[in-house]
Amino acid sequence: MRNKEIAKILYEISYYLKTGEIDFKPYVYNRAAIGVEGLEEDIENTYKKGGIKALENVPGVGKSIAEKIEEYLKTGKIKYYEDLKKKMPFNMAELIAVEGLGPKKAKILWQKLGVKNLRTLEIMARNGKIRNLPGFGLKTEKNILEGIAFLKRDRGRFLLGEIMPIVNEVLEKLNKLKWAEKVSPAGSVRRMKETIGDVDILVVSKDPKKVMDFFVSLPGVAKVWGKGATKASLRMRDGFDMDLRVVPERSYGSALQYFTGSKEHNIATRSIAIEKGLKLNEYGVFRGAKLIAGKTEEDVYRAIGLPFIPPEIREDQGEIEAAINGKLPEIIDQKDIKGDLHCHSDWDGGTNSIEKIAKAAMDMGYEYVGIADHTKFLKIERGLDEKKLERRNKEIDKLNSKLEAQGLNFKVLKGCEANILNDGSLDIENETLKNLDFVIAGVHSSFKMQKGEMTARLIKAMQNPNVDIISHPTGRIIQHRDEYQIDFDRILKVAKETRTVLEINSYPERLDLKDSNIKKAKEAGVKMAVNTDTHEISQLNFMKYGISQARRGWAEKKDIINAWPLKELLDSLKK
DNA sequence: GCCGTTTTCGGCCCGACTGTTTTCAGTCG
Repeated sequence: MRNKEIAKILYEISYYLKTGEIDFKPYVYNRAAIGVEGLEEDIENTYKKGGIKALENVPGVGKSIAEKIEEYLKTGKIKYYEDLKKKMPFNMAELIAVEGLGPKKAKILWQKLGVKNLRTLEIMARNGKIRNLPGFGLKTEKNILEGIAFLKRDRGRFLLGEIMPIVNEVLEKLNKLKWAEKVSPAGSVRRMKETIGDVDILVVSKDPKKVMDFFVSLPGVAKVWGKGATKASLRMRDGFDMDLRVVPERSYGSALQYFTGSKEHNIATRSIAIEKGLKLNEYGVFRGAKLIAGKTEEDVYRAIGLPFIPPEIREDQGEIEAAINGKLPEIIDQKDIKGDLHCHSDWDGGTNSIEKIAKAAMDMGYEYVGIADHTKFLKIERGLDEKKLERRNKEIDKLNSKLEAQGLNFKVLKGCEANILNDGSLDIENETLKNLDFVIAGVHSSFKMQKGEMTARLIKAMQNPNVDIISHPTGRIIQHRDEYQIDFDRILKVAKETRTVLEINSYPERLDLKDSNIKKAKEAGVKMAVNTDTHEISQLNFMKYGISQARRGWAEKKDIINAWPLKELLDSLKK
């Protein structure tokens, strides 16, 4: 699958073009990038089947961009892009990842100070060179340094949602291999951490060499770091490393337990083994020299007197104690989810019609789907005003009648995602909100408010009797923007009092609430909803990332309102 | 450079906010 790779280049061309004076052209490349990225089929396949004409059918791609994609698929290069890079030889993607820096400022930094990457940017900022540039100042310099510090914190890590599709492709291929008897991801991928350093894969095989040969020759491999009898390590074209280990059947469970981690969890499980006079390592559980368990993880945990602990909560954050005391939570599973309450339709900035979203949600096995279009403050997302929202409601009513007439037990819920303005009021009339099945409210502006103000802003929104759910409650964008300043304990208290639900947003770069906040919310008795924030129906699949996050936060079915049947869900809302 | 119940040219990408300025450019959602 090379869609992401090509989309990345198109985005980058768009950034380079933004440094110039030409209107609209950057926007066009941006649209084409989105089109390629959102494509379900592998674009290489599209091209093989239908040639350049098929490429032109990709949304946002016309003749000229189709030719460039063809050039890339054929030669691995796009001359137009290479020329832009030659003209502006600085690491665009790296520089504009700094919050507050865009293409134009990046270009100025390169022209005036020779800034090429984060490293030289940091040197210039530290030496006070940036404050004197035209259009820059002391504050910008300070913001740049803060932005760099933020990026550095988890540099070299990748978003789970970015890596997972590639890993799944590899797993699928390994699974089809006849020499691979068992295949499983391990490490942070298996624990579904929000960011991943490198990918670990475990395989049981009687013919490790064949598996290794296959592994290092996978498409998408950029470099092989090493290849031995039981372990191979490589770098993928997408920039992350992948390790594969082959283990014998008898120690598959213990190896999986060992390589899944976390390190802290393993230290704790090993000391429990020691207390019981046993030894636990990647080869098995031993009494003296005798192997007593190792084939499956269940066997391993049982041998040291514990029930199976789900990978997502293996962080030594209380799961061991809970397991010992028989108090492990029955954490939520994707199959528990009965609907998705945060989907954007083509009434606002979304891509698909409400009917198409409903069909896709039915295919997911859901009983209901909530349409939560943006309201009017968000102009770029074509937010709806009161009148338009009423018209949209009528369309949903009509669709529901149609579904009922077809004998389908599925319901489309009328909702919106209103904007919480700086004073905590909403950008849409309460009278209009009363006509909806549910109301989501979220912060989409002024993220840098003081803690007290921001907390008050959210509290006022939660106190609105029409607001049922707060979307992406802390506003973080992973690896890009920190959470905004809020007193989370107070937010939880008010959420509990006002029966306001907090969202677990499944977007890979959001995953907001994060795991530790989910745990806090659960302990405070605050209910949550796992939503995808879908803007295009393929994103309904983001649900798995939100669910993993919920699992990492120990959430159970009773904590997650969209794991409840429709009637129970509707009864639980404020009105 | 793409697209078309506005159809082969002329629209498209809006407005708040920040930090720089002293009227505005750049960034962000």
